[in-house]
Amino acid sequence: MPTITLPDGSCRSYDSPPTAAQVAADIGAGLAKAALGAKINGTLCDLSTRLEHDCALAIVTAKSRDGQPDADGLMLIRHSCAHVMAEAIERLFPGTALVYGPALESGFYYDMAFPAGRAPSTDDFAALESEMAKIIAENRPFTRTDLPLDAGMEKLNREGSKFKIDNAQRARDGGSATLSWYTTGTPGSNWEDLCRGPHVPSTGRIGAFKITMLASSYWKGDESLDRLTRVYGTAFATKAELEAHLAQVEEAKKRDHRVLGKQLRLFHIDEMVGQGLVLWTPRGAVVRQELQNFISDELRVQGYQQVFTPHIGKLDLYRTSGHFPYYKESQFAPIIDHDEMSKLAAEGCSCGELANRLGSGSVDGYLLKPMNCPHHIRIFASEPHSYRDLPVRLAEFGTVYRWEQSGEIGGLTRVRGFTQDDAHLFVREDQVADELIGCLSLVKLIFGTLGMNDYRVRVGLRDPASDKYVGDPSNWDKAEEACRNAARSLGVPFSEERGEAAFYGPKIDFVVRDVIGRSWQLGTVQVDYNLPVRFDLSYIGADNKQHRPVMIHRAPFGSMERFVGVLIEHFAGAFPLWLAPEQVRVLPISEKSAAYADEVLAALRSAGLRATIDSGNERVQARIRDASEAKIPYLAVVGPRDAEQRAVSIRAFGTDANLGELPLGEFLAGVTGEYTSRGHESLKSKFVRRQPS
RNA sequence: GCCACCCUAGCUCAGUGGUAGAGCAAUGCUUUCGUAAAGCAUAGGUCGUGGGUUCGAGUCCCAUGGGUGGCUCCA
Repeated sequence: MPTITLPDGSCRSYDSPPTAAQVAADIGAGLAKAALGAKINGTLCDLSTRLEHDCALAIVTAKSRDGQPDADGLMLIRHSCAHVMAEAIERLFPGTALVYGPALESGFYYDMAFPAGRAPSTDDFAALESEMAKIIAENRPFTRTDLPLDAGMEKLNREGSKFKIDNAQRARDGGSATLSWYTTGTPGSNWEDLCRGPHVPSTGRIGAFKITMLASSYWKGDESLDRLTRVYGTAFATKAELEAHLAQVEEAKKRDHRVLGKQLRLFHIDEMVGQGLVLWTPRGAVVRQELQNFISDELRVQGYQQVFTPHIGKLDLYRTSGHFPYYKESQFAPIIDHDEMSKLAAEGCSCGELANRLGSGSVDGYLLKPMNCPHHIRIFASEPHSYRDLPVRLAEFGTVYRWEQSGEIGGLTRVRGFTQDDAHLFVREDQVADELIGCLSLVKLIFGTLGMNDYRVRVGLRDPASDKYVGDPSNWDKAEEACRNAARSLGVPFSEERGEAAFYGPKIDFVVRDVIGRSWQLGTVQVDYNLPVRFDLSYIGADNKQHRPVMIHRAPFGSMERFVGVLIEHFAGAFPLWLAPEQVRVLPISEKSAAYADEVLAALRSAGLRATIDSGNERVQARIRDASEAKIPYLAVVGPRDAEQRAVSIRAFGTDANLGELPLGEFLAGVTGEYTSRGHESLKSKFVRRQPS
């Protein structure tokens, strides 16, 4: 006699265990028709699941109560659509081995192994989609069959797919008591797939779908295992929702920093210069310089000292730090001087031999620096330090070079040369906690000032099973605890992730998403007990003995390139006044106002503002349009009327109309205030308040 | 590095083996204008690069560079 509790708190009792579908039907015919699945005690299940015991039940439909697509409903639809796609592919591409096909946040994929040379291409999408449409039109039920582990494994061994056998083994290792198959239709006669489920009741419940792309993947994400083909798609309950989603994806592409970067002429990446090497054009350089000024002001307040170091260093420096051996594959190849090169050539040294000798240290060279820390460490070590001097905080906008894989490079977010707003703090152990909090406050200040609230915090810890990490485990424990405590002090949720630490220490990362949903690490703070050991750093303590300092590595922006890339998307290219490459554009109504317009321009420039004039031959309307497309914060339109009153007519970006006239002096003061306060004071808001409407 | 797709004028794109096109931008002229595109004209391309097939290649094939989306990697 199970009692079923519904989300509204009401209960229903049954004499014999009903299925979730029966309960839905008892609640109402409409719900029964709309039902896609069930949530039983919070677990997503098939609608056909029999409710043997008392439980909390929620019927899952395609729409939540707020009218938006329901996340669970979408999950069911997409996972089911992955099956339909797999069936269509197996039909059109015989010999395909299925591997794994989950639902995703915005769609689904299915990994498959195709016979050599028989993989589909994007040209096959239309045929596959029409095959899928047929399966959906047939509206065949998703039928679940459970087999005991032994019988299930036997069936899989008979069928012989190593991928499915592996999936089953993992299910077994995960504690599953049975193995389940889903047939689209009648078991024995229709297509089936080993699957944990759940699914929608029948294929007809998949409303609208689209195959979106092909990619390669590795079995279990391991590049030493089989190369698979991953087919991506997405599905929604209705065609309208699918179209809305696709439109939204198109819309997001318009604020992609690569698109806006070109449109607004913020940066350029040139084939002739090299992949992943960013050329900051004048307008983008302004944004970067303003950000650097902003953080530099704050560093002075916090007692940092600015240093400059070269772009290369001796290879041995990076052998000592560990960077060269640990990241050999992802660095630019070492630079070897002419004499050494001639000598090696005379000896007939092969490339392989050269690599060996560079590794062992019997040949030295120089390395484009992959990190700034070794240089800063040598500055710290260049003079003795008393415990009274600590913390020593050395800051540099340091440019580093990394040999990223070619397929990974793109835009400003993943590049081969980038500038970190880097600093290294050499601290006593008793100072670690306070200094960490100081570093985090910088990151918070940056995110707060720029209005970037949509980030997550990740504490990256070492993976005890990996041999990638250097140093004493007890120091690691201390460092990890320090990071955890500092992260707690932030007052925002954070996740702890094993295996995300740097090789020399744990870290706290700030991660944001770009417009197409990819995550990027921006700010980072890392605790390091190991490099001070490797470089034998010390300071003289109060006891007149030598002590080992602890290092903190931190970069609140992370890399200027990546940060600006994300920032362009955050503002959709419409930078606030203090960052805007062009802050004010003066628009004379006609040549008759040219003299006064020049006067306004000169006044703006002497006030330290980035101002230009557009005295082109176009009508004002056209020039306003140009300026709007350039996303310039303020337009100062001047005509004879303004000249007479020594005023300007203001138009602000984001407002559709002329805000009215303002005396020139007042405008200058307002814009300057907004600039120097980095947006704390806003001329626009003052101005808008003055307007009666 | 792997898989798929893409590369045509400064930009966005059309061009399905038969004489390289459009819009915007640029330049010149006319217009001197009060808040999101005035009019006319001109110029601009060995179709990423190198091979090949063909009577003929922007179009088909091969190689190579670059880009985009995934995978892997990311100090």
